[in-house]
Amino acid sequence: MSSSKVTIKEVASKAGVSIATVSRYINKSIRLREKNRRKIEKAIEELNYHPLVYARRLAGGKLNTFGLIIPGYEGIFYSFYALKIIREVAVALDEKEIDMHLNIYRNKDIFNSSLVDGVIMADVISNKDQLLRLKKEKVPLVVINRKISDKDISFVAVDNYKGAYEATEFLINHGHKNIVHLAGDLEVQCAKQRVEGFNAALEKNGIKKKGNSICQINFSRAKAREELNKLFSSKEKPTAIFCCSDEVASEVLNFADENSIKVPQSLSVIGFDDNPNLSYRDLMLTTVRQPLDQMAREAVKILRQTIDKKTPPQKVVLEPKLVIRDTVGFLQ
Amino acid sequence: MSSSKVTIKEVASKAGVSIATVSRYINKSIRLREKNRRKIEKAIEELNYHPLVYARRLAGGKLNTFGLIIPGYEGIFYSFYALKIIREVAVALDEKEIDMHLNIYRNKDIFNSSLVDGVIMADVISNKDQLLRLKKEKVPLVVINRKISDKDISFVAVDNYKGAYEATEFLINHGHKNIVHLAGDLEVQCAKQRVEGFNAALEKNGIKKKGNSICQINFSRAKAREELNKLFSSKEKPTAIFCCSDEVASEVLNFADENSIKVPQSLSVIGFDDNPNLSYRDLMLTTVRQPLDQMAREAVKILRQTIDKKTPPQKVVLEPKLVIRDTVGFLQ
DNA sequence: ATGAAAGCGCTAACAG
DNA sequence: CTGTTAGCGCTTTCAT
Repeated sequence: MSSSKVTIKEVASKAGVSIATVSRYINKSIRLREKNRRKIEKAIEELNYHPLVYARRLAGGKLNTFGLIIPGYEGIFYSFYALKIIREVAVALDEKEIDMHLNIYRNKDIFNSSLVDGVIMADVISNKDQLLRLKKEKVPLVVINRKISDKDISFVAVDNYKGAYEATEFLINHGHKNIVHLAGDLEVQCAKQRVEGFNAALEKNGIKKKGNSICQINFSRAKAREELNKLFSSKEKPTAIFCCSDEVASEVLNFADENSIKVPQSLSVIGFDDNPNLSYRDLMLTTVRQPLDQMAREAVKILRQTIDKKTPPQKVVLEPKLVIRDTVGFLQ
Repeated sequence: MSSSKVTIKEVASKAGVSIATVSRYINKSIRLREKNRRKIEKAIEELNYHPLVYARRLAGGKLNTFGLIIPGYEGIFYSFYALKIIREVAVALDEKEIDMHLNIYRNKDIFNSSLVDGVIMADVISNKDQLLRLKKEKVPLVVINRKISDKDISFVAVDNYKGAYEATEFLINHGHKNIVHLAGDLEVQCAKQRVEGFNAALEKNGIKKKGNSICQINFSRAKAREELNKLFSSKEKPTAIFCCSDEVASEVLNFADENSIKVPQSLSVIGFDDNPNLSYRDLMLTTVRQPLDQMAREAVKILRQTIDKKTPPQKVVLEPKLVIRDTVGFLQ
């Protein structure tokens, strides 16, 4: 930090007013004589003054910084989903001119909440202990993409169940009966809910599940590949696959390509995420889009309210959207 | 922030010592009676005390937080390179248990340096004004991936010139003479240096450049596609393409695929980045890897030194590495 | 080895 | 509308 930091005192003295008046100016108080306002502006300009955020905070002001906590599992930075969350939160905060303190939570719960006004916590994998600690410390808190039963905690989540249900039903409506779901890690709430939505759609439409219709592959390309090899060397090959992510769906497309399985003529595929990095192939993926941008914006909004007006906890569930493109066809 | 925050005062009173003693304990002072140490530990434990970082900072301590400033151009969060930087800095900071304050610099230079002990600034596109401002404020500073002539400013960069030179020479050694470079935004230093390296390799090997051998496509897939269409509808089609990024190289591979141009038999391709997201295709991309992990670690190290011991500015240039895989062949 | 006390820079009553 | 003043929680002399 600079030793030559300009303080409010110097500004006040240069402008010929008290430090309180300068403080009021900084905090956009309306009650200021125009003449003083100009003098202060000039002094700030000339001295190149920037308030020390932490001093401000100590005196009861805000840091104007929100924490974003993301569980730091292996490969998080290659995960479209996690990056998308970071991105959308960054954008949403930027709109409100709030800074972001990014905490990649690994083994130790080191996060010191005193560096932020509040916390947005993404549930990529669950880290309940930290959540409870923050709650206990009364840190304003919003959980993203996970439904929390604790009635004191706000969350903004996406209806994964519904997304999966609709995707599966879409496949069923195309005549598919032999449908496989390549599922994510069931420890992760969203993955679990997608499995439930998948099951519900089958059941509702009177389709009997077979033993291997749900393959848990933990969002991993490699595991997906393994399962595909098994599935397509069996007698009853699936005619449709609903994937837990676009990443996995893209692996299915690769597999199909290599094995001369025509998509969508012989195999229908639906992904989850709507990952644009994967949609440049000649075949555009039919997928379920999560409104992560909206989710981030909503979370920021709720967190601001929580900090300012002490609003009661809010529970928001957003709708996913099935994006219909090229990879689903009628069963032939 | 919690109103019910436990303070050092309460800890002191509970432990039956003065706040100064507690402070000494927290700051790992050695001079402490074992008995007091235990009492303090117990009090901290029972009260679940966490020091307020900002109060500490105000009194002369550290925030234990580094800022990472990334220019927030459109699409930054879809850029492998930018994300990789964020990732590697996050990892490097995590190793030292330092928090990260992520600032995506957009239009306004809002970043308040008082929230951090020092700043790592990534030059994705250049934002010199901010750099100068931070320098003026005497904020400890390290620039990443950009060479800075200002002798007061530390940087850790990659030798882009050399990376490009070696890649180009590798193509030349495979008999190619009609080589095109799909170049990034020349405002960006690394892109410019790659062009220079490309030129130098051609010149050194006595290959005359043609009018269209450098196509500026600003790291964009779409523009790459445009140029490819032009290039391959002309008389003298290139036999090798050196790309400013793997992303662009992947577009070249797509283009080749769609136009039945065999890689590497009829067309050789080299990328830049070594982006694993793009290497799952059946064809593994030959590319130039930048040691971004090492760069981040080095930057963190230098920044810590700068903050602690006021080391003089350091200038570090790291070596890129040509990763030879499937997409370069001998000219037939 | 420990305590008392003086700030760090700022905000928020309070008084005018 | 503005100035005075009392802290915010912590670190760091300076005594003891």
